[in-house]
Amino acid sequence: MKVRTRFAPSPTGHVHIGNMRAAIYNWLFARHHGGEFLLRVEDTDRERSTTEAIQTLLEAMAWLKLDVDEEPLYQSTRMEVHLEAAEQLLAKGLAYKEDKGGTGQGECVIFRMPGTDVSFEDGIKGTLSKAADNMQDFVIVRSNGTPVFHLANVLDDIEQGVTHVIRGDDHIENTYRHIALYRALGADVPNFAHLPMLVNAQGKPYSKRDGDAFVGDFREKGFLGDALFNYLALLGWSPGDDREVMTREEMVEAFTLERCQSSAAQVDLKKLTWMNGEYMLKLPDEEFEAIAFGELDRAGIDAEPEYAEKVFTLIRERAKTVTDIVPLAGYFFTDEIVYDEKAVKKKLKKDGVADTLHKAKAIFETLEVFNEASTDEALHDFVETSGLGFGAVMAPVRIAVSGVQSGPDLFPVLAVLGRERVLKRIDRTLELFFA
RNA sequence: GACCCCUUCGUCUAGUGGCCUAGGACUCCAGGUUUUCAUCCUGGCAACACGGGUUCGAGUCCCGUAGGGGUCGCCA
Repeated sequence: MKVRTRFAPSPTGHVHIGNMRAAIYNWLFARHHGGEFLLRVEDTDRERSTTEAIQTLLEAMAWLKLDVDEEPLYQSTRMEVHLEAAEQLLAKGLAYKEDKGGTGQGECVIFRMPGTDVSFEDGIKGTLSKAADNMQDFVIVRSNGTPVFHLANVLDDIEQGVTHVIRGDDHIENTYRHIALYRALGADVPNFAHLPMLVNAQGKPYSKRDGDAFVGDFREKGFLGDALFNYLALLGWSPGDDREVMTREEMVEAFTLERCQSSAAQVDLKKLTWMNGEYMLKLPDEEFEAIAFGELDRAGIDAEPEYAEKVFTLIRERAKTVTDIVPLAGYFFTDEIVYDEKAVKKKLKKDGVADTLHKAKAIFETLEVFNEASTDEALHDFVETSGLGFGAVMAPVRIAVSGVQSGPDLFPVLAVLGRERVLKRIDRTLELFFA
């Protein structure tokens, strides 16, 4: 039988990375087995389900390249089927009506647990079981006539032909009930696998206060979808060897439930950042450029394409995240550079620096051609004849043209900026700090 | 509280009874390379929760204890 897995989120606001990891594992599992990956939108909670939320969900999935094999099933379209099934359970005596707790809310439909122990083979945790005495009947249709999650979820999984239910282990208790429901409904019980939870940097479950746990936030922070996918895939699973940065194909090939961890995993932003840096480095030039232009645009920087591309090649290996780009490249695009206070204090406001800058300017002015090689040679000559150290020459020049004391190699920076900008910036520096 | 689940370096993990004086990665530290920073290279710190068994031999199997988490809704 062909493997079919699904991601069944309720579109109530943002998509949490814990949920998204479950989606990734479902996707990986389906692809590994040459099966199908489906989406079901559990949008029965009308209050909280909005079209914007559904849109956000779809965007997040597209960003992570989680392609689905069939049109999404919207649970809200299935209410009649759910209710019909409840009627049948009622007719067979497998469910009953009652004003639960005598609250006066009216009668709801309650599913009768079979009174036998339930156990199943969990794909990750092994044999799981629960004694009949510890399980109680539960509501499947509210007194207002709407179906409850348990009923709808099981019926829709049957409808979509889901063979493997891979979800968070906060669903374990539900699974015992769901299995009883499948049986009562006369349906095959699918395979279940329960993933451990993801916890925050404090080792605690993510709460509403952890504003950084939504998929969209990671995108905002400059992480690449492929990097987040890879990182999340490795949070709770490993290929069994030392590979960490892996292609989709490698992950699909290596993914098995047996290799999934059964204990909670903690999200480590530092490692995600490292991994993202690896992905940034592997980006084809055109892709990096497209991203970088987008960033400049967002920052309101109007960049001349040819010039900008040269800048990007200089800074790209230093950018660990997308959001690093503008801070790294910003000074190339304005002569009104912002000077780093510490750099100025430490390296610029020193005896002899004004003289050094004047001389450097004179050298740059007289250079026949102004490029990487010529500035390199000229400045090295200057260092030798002046008796100054490299640092005493390079640092002031760098700060004069960029405002900061670190960055790519100085000579390529000078070459890309070009003589005109370099001279103008040295003048401005002289005026601002040594006038 | 009841029931269920979980427990290897700070973090993610390898480990399926001998190959483990426990391996890799991130972080951190030191040194090297470098005009600076980043990269890169080399090295280092750092863990089997605890207690009992079983066994010639236990991180690996069993039991218990402790700690953490989940569930106990007419939410999903």
